[in-house]
Parts: sequence; C-alpha cells; structure tokens
Amino acid sequence: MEKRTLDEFKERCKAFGLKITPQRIAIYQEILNSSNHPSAEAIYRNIREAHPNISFDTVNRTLLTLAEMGFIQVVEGSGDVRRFDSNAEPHHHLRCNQCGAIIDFYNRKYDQLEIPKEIQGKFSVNKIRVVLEGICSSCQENLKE
Amino acid sequence: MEKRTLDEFKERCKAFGLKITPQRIAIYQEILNSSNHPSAEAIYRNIREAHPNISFDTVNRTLLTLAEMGFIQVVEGSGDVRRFDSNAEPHHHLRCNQCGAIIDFYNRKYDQLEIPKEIQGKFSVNKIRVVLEGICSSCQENLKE
DNA sequence: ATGTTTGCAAATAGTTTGCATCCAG
DNA sequence: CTGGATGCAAACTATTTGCAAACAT
Repeated sequence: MEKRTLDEFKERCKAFGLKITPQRIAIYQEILNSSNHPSAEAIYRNIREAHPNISFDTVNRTLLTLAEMGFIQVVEGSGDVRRFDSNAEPHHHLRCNQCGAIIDFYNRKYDQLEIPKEIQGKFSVNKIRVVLEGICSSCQENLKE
Repeated sequence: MEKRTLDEFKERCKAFGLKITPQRIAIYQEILNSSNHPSAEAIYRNIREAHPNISFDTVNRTLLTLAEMGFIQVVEGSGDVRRFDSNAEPHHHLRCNQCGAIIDFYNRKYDQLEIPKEIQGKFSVNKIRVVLEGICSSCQENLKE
C-alpha cells in the first residue's frame, strides 16, 4: 500500500516537472478526502469553502493533470460522448488506453464469477462485466515506430 | 443466442407500445451492423447515406429508447459528466443502475483473474477491473415503498 | 528572470427540451 | 382520428482553448 503524504505528492510533482502551487495542494487534499467519485464541479464546490478564490478551470485542469500523473483515476468512460453497444448479450470489454477503442470479447469464466460474500445481500447484482485495460495491437505497432 | 430479426424487433416494439416507423427500422438495422461501439453521431452519419432526411435527434432519441428496451446497451458511464476516483489502487466497482452511485470494493480473486489465451499476445493488459451492475441497498429500500 | 500556472472569458461539443407538424395504428 | 414520433431550433450543460497577469523556482 503506497502511502499518500503531502511530501510524497510534492516529490511526484517534481518528478513530473510540475510546480507546487497552493491550488495544487488544496486540490490534492480535497481529492484524497473524497471517498465517493466526485465530479470536478463537486470538488470545486468543496474547495471553495476554504479557498474562495480558486477557479473552476484550475480545479478541472489539475484533476486532469493528477490523472495523467497516475495519482488519481478517471472513472471509465465518463466525460466522453455517449457510445452504444449493439450487443445486448453478456460480454466483456477490452479498452485501449491509447486510442480509446472498446473491443468486445466473450468468456464463460468471467460470466460466472462468484460474487463476494460481503456484497451479497447488500447489493443485488444483475450484470457482471470485466474490463481489461491496456494497449491494443495496432497501437502497440504504432508505439514501436 | 437470441435471434435478431426484423420481425422480432417489431414484436418488441409492440410489447413496449412503440410505433413502427421507417426511422426506427433504419436505426435498428444500422445499429445491428455496427460491430464497434458507435456514438449517436456516427450512427447518424451512416444512416444519412440511405435516409438523407432523418434528423440527428431522432437517431439519438431512438438509440436511447432502444437502450431502455434492452435492445442495445449504453457503454458504461459514457455521456455522464466526468468523475474522478481518488483511489489509485487496483479496485473494482459496484454500479447502481438506479441512482448511478459507484461503490469501490476490493477483491483479491478479481485482481488475479486469468487473461484469456485468445487475448494474450494481441492485447497487452495492464489493468483488470470488474464492474458489478445492479441495485444498491438504499435504492432497494426506495423501490419497496 | 523565465517558464509554468492561474483565472477569466469565449468557444466548442454534446445532450436535452419544446413545440408544431406528421404519420402509424 | 388520435396519440405518439419526427424534425427543427433553441436552451443547457460540460469541457476545452486562448491569453494576459501572477507566481514558483
């Protein structure tokens, strides 16, 4: 379990050539406190209480930067245009982080994954989907060049 | 494997109280041909070739309707506002189809799922994520009322 | 000093809504 | 006929871009 300290954050910023600004620190602290999956707007609202002068753009841009650094993640697919899947059968997805392609695949084992006990009863599951993220073959080709 | 015929589509429309219009049929045929995961815009462009008078709104609205019918799916999360996940550790998601909540959970077994042989080599996987879709406990409560 | 970051404003993109007209049932 | 569906336009919402001023290094 990697530890998440302010110092570690500063180190990482340096490693990425990013300056340490009060705004970045405020955003860093806010996002670590949020246990749900907030939008930029929600984070902005919270931060404003302590930092009334911060702008929404800074929050939004910084979150995107933090995601690039790998400090946080963007919840899959959100923010993109809506895409439809003509395949109504149960199936799983390969997702290319480079080009954004989504490739369907089928797998019996994945369809039949066991639902963890902690979840049974609390949450009623009606679909299991496995998403494998990575780099598709054509992007791998392109990266070689 | 359920079969996808025009007749079956018409049946389903009737079952949902939806009228059978030339536009619906065109959209139905187009979406079945698309093996990738198109946006409404992309489907609209394709349909226009054969049906130059169709409007984008009709395409978009019909796709949403087809998704409600369960005829097609919407790719997870897409079209929503962007949401961030402060948790950079590998973890999995519970997704409530009612209220849209995303709940993190951890599971060792899921982290270590075997990558299907067909995929190894073709696609380089660097993250495995399991998404369990269903209804969260608080929405289950609300539905009882 | 200087190059990045910020805050503001404007532009863009995507989605949704309202409504008059049209058409399937 | 009649209610749902369509097409157009306008309204919204979210996201991105450009740029001058401010700031970290």
